[in-house]
Amino acid sequence: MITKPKGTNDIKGNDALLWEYVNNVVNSMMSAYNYEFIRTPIFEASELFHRSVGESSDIVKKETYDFKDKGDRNITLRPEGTAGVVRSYIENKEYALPDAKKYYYNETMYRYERPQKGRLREFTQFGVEVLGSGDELVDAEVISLQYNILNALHISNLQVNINSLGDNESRNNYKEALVKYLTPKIGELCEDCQERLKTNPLRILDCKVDKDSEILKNAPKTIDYLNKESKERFEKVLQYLDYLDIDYQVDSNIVRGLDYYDHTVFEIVSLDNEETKSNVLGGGGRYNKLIKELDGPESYGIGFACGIDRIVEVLKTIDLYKNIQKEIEVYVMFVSEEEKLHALDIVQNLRLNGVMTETNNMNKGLKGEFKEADRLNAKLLVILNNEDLKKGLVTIKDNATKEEEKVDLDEIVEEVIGRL
RNA sequence: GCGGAAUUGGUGAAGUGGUUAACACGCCGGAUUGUGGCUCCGGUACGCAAGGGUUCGAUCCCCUUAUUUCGCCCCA
Repeated sequence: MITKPKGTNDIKGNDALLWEYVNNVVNSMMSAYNYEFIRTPIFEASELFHRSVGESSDIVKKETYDFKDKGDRNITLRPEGTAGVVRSYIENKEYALPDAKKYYYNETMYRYERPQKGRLREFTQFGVEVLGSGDELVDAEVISLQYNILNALHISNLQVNINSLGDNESRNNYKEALVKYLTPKIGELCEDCQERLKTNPLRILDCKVDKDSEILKNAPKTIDYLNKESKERFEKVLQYLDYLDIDYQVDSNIVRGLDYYDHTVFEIVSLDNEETKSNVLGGGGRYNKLIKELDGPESYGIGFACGIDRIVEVLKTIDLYKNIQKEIEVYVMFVSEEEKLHALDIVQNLRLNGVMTETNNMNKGLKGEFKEADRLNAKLLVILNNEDLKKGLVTIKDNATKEEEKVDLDEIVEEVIGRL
């Protein structure tokens, strides 16, 4: 038997129902905020991710799906959504437009990792990118949009953890101070951290192994190294979030694993799910440098991404969604071939009038049809029999009250709709 | 990439080195000449993840592989 590749998932049944529901909420919220849907390729030139996500990030170092196509090009399956959107923005010279571009996407991503709960090799993220504006209002809008989507899904106890890495100058000053502080003490930290000191010292801050270490607790904080401009900027963002009533927490250890971030970085968690592993439902940040890094002009960008797979897992724990099930409106029952011909016609008519209709497509007997109708949670049954059909009549039965009535065959659609 | 645990039908699962792999749910059929959901009766794994080995004989022992799951790492 052929089985699904490791770390992939078939989304079906009730999961698919929840999935659809999440998508509907996402789409309508994105539309209310005036974000434009964008679909970029599932694969891109490998170089795009190396230059954007960053050579030192784990994502690029060991987690990408890379291959050579038949033209000997280096191709990578996208591990995240920002790079492709930014590439498109630059390639189409949209930076020349007078307004900021506000994009949202909802796509599968690929990372070659060891699968675990809440971590798959193929997973789906929705997210946004706002390109061309560095206004603090946009930071607040993006964070609040993410927050409000999760809120609209009735995920409780949401909290935004937020930090600022500052501009280049601030970031470099901080990095210098951190390395200076850590170098004499590095022997006391874990092996990975010793490696990180050289490659990506900021990541030492959210090391799980050393998280309780005094060394890290007393380490310099990013916020203390922000220059005046960056600091004012960060304070403004927080002020706007206050106005929007967003529940946030400044957490100086949030640095994020992607190299392209500067200024605002954030992630959103549901405090209900204690296992801190998969409770990070989404994260994001500002990436002003990235556009230039990818051969565009000096510009601005900010975005977030949320994992739908994780969100669906959370929804499953919420009472509201536990009994979610599909219900059809009408089940049309018949037995004989002659009845079947009438059924064909009636079913099509109902469907074309927008009534969710199912019928006996397994050549079942009457008893089997009743059972199937119950399994499908049919609200109404339409029962055909030869004798009545000759008189131009069909039976409509309410599957809840068991009341039934014979109605005119020609008026079946109206009669059904009147009862729904 | 490293370490631990798991893998029996549509589902939940019991089980033993030796004829027909419990039990339950579900599903199918019948009792009920075309109006059911109750009840009763019957059927429902050519097979115990895949491949190989040990053995007179393995679902149960060993090896390999795959997948799942937990932890590390990392992230959504």
